[in-house]
Amino acid sequence: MEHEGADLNELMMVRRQKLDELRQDNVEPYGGKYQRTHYSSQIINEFESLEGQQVSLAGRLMAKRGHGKAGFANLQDVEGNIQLYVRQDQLGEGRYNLFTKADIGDIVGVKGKVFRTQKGEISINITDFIMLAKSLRPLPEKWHGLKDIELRYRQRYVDLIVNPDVKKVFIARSKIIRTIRNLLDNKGFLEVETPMMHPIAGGASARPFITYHNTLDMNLYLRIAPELYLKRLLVGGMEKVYEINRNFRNEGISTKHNPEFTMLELYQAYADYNDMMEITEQLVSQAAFQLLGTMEVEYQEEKINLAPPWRRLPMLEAIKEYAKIDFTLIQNDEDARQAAAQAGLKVDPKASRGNIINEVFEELVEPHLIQPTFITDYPVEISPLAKRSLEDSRYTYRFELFIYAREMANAFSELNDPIDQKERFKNQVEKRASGDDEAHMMDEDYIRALEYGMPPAGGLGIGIDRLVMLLTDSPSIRDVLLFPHMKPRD
RNA sequence: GAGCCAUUAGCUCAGUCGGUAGAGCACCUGACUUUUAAUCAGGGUGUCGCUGGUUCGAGUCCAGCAUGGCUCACCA
Repeated sequence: MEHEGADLNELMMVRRQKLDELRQDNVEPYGGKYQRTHYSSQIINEFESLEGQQVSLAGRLMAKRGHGKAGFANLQDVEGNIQLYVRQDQLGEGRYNLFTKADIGDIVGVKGKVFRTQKGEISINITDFIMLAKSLRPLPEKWHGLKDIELRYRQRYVDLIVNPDVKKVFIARSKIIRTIRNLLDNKGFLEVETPMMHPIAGGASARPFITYHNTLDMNLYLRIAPELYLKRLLVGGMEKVYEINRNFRNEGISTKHNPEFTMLELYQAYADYNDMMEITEQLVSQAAFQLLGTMEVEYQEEKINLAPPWRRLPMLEAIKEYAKIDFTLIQNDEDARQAAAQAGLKVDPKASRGNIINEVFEELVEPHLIQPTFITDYPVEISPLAKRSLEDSRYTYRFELFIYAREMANAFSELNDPIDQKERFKNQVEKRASGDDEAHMMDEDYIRALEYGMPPAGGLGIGIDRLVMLLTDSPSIRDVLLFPHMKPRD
């Protein structure tokens, strides 16, 4: 068989030669179904009862130590790693030869007896050895592994082979999401799926990705949030719904932002934002407890106590506490701008009091919110889908949860007044017209749905990736995404 | 989008003052029947990210570009 040599280094050429030799010897290097009886961890955990028994395993060869007419190797399967002991006088010359020619990285099937070596290591004394997939590329070094961060993300398959801790993060991710699903299912929530391609990008303030449908001859937006669809389901009589799925936002990439990320959104009819705080506390603290067996977690050297209840702090009180500005004494836009400027912030001369309050909060308060804190009562200007406070119509029944100074959840009592909602959309459309491409678009059908009557409801969104970061002590969102977005190379 | 830093063998990394490109692992040949970063003897892998410039001479100095990391901006 011919192999293109131009872009192959010596190591890859050697492996292709071995591949040819296998075929010449009538050994198929890419096998089929393999019947295994045990996993590596099972043999180690149940050694007492398995000692002396015949077992069959499959996995990747990760190390080889030859000793002439015998040798050792390590086999890695999904559960872990186990040592193989191989002897020519047991395997026969042919199969022993197959073993000595096998490379680190090859996927093999083995049969043999469970035993313990003189040095005490539980091992398999091999009586049969077959090739299941010849590996044509050398793996990274056994001692240092794959460290190059770029390569780890671009070639996650290699990262997963050689860095066992990586897999643990994704097992944790799965467990966290499973805990959330179980909790919500047990509370009677229905998991639903709503469109990922939207004719109108709604439900959040964000720049969308635009795509094109050929036969409909129209632009579509990848969704920035499922919110408006889920609330249409409340109108339709689904009283408790949730969706865990991807959102897409055409914005910057950072250690906390990936263009596609996973959100939990849930809506509960006849509830309000106080109920959402309780659910948030349950979901996050239980996710931690089920994963780690404790609600006290350590994130980047910071001890964080997730045991409920968490502090609830109205935004104005938070600003008074951390920024020493009392916005209850500041009633107009001009005074608000002055106060912010005095505090050293750059101020948009057109910013309203509500925008300024949010600005001051983000700049001067957020960095202090390390322990879980619900910040409540957001200004209506920045909350176009939230119900107005009955006590003061300039604010809304909304909260955001902060942990480690990061926004982890956003929730509110849902605005179900179609006339107010239409006004809010109109204000957003004006902002759009004056250049704010993150302002919401008008969604007439959503207004129509509200006009039929939407029950009062609480709604909640939790950023799953950020929750997984917190609970796995991962510094970057890329560490909790199997395939984080990367620019193509060349 | 901006600033700083990085890019050398398959992997992990050295490379001094600008003067013939280095190590360990992996790999190849040989020895070795309980090793485990196996050991011992021998072998040497390369578009020094890319493109230009300065220079007798550039991995090294300069400029631009690419990719990545961190910080900031935007955001969740």
